[in-house]
Amino acid sequence: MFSKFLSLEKEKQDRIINAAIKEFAQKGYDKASTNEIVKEAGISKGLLFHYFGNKKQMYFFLFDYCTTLITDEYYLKVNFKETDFFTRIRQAIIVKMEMLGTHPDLFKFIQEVFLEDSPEIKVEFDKKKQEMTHINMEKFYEGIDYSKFREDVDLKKILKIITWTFEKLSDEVLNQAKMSPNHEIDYQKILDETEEYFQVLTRCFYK
Amino acid sequence: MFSKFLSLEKEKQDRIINAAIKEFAQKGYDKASTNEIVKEAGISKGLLFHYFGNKKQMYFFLFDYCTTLITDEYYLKVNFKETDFFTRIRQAIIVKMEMLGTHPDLFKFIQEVFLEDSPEIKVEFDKKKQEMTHINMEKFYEGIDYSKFREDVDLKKILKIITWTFEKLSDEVLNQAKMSPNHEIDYQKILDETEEYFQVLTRCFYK
DNA sequence: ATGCCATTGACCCACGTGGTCAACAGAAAT
DNA sequence: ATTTCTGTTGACCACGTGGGTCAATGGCAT
Repeated sequence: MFSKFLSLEKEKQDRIINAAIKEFAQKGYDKASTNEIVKEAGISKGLLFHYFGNKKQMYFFLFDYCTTLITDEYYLKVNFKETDFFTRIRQAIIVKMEMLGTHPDLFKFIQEVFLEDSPEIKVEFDKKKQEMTHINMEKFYEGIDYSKFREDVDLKKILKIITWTFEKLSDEVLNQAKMSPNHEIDYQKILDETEEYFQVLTRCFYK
Repeated sequence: MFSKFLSLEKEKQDRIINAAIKEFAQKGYDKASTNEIVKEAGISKGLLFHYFGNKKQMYFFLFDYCTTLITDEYYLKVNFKETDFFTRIRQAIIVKMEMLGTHPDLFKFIQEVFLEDSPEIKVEFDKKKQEMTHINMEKFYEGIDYSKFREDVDLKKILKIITWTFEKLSDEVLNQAKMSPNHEIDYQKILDETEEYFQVLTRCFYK
């Protein structure tokens, strides 16, 4: 399907992929412009359609590319023998932050995919998205030792509260970064804050 | 400024306002179409511009309209003598849910305003948004009795965790509703779940 | 010199946009 | 009965942009 594109030199592939991801991440499917993508990638319009056929197929390709990239990296760096829930979360946050540094637009892109509701692509993606979250959830919780948690409250709710807390925390930091003039993310600050919330949550939710 | 519009019969005002809110809520500022708004409102294009001058002014008007509506209702229904943090939150959730029933598109609209980053309106709204959140935060925390919380962990973090939990909870329920075929929101379920999380959080965070 | 394939970018057509304005309806005033 | 005035209409405009095409080019291998 994308053999023509895949047999390109890697540097050019990356240029195109990055340009496309950036554009889709910033504007969403409908408003993303192929003209902008080719301009940013430094190739001609015809070439882009020569490789991907049309806009929709390009979008599909990018989604696959990003998800495999992320999951591969995640599986590589996370130690699944670790049974402590908090340590598991800490690892996930670290991986996420590293990738936020190396592939800044990548997360914004998949986040955008999950918010996307353009009729063009909604139907075909809804299944994909659900499967993906399901698989990730299963993997994430695999082998966790739940015996450390206090038993006088519903465990599932505790797990949700913890997950939500760290999601919101990273949202908040990301938002602060977006507001700041240089758009720089203070990774050390995130790490520090994460540790502080760790302490609160372990003290309150562990036995 | 909008005197012409304001002296209309209320029913017509509402038709126009609702149509406009719906359109902006669904598509965001840029993609929202004045053509769609007039079609939905059952008026002519010229009339809309006769009332509001242009698209941007209409957007401003709607934002003011919505925020005053929400805050008025909130101040009316919330008892500020109540000093318990959880009860305060419960009241806020209830008000929000009631309004979600009576003005379904309203929240989506302001949420959209806060996400909006169209250059056309970004600059002028950033101040407004910040002020608004600041004021609301202050009002919300006014007079709360913090002595009930455990003292071995950082209070501010606890408050954030609690707030985040309920935000994420309502996000989740809203998302489930969007996925379901009839798009109906199960208010009783939200209330029930809210109460369950209440129990967990009070048990873990109160003395 | 020939064939081949990657690559170009001017071009196409369709669409939708915010905004305008001459025309109109009909009630009130003359 | 005629004029005035106000609220209202919707065809119309100028414009930008979009995805997608294709004849033409360039350069490499034969």
